[in-house]
Amino acid sequence: MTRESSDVACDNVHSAIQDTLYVVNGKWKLVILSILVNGGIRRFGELSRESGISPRILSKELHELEINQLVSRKVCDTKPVTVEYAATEYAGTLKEVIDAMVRWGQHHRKKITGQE
Amino acid sequence: MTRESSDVACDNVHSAIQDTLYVVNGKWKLVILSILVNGGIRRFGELSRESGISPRILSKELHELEINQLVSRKVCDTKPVTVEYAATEYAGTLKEVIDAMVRWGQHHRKKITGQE
DNA sequence: GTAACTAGTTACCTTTTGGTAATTGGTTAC
DNA sequence: GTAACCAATTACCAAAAGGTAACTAGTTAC
Repeated sequence: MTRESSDVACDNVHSAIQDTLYVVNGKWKLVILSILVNGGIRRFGELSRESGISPRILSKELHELEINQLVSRKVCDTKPVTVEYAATEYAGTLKEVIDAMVRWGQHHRKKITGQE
Repeated sequence: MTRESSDVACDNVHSAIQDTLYVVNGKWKLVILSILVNGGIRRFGELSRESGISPRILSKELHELEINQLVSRKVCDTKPVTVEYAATEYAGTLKEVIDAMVRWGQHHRKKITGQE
């Protein structure tokens, strides 16, 4: 591989990672997505309790995920009104990333707790 | 799957993702790791130029990666002194995560630029 | 001495992130 | 009317993240 093509390839790799980080940035987005991608539909309150995210943050994160077409929001005609959040089909393409991070986290925890 | 085992599994998944995020948090760590894991050894200045990270931030990030045993630092007896950074063997276990994020970023960019 | 190269460090600042607590607004049950 | 449930939203605050510019310190070449 020539030096030039290597540089270009590297640049693609860097910006690709940064593009991904831009969409799933922060402490909570991948946690929310893992719940919805692997666990299916959740209501707002369920998500908040299950993840431990406060309503303010959860609302903001869900909105951002919705903008990026990773989460769908459905208002249900119940009394009182409930809202269902679900991973979109497109969010399914993130499953590889989510699963890789889950596996590595489990692996890392074993390493750390085994050592200390 | 029972409700209880599902909850436990979910909790493991959430904390596994958070464990991973704790180690590779921020805007730059995965970018640095992708350079070192896929591209081999780099000196401080090379890394800074190649990634576009300012010395202050790069120094901080490398230090944190070193603490988590993902990066090794080797001072070379050259004039002037140079320092070589390399991904550790342990960092290789993150390759799955890095590659998944690179692939998704490329996929996502195609989707976005294709649509708009 | 001066410039240039290496690898950082320091001071300073702005922006972003994330958190708590209280509140809104609509509906139902008592 | 009052309490309770749902889904947020608002105001306020603290900490972290990240950036720029200038500077340190050691060595070499001129």
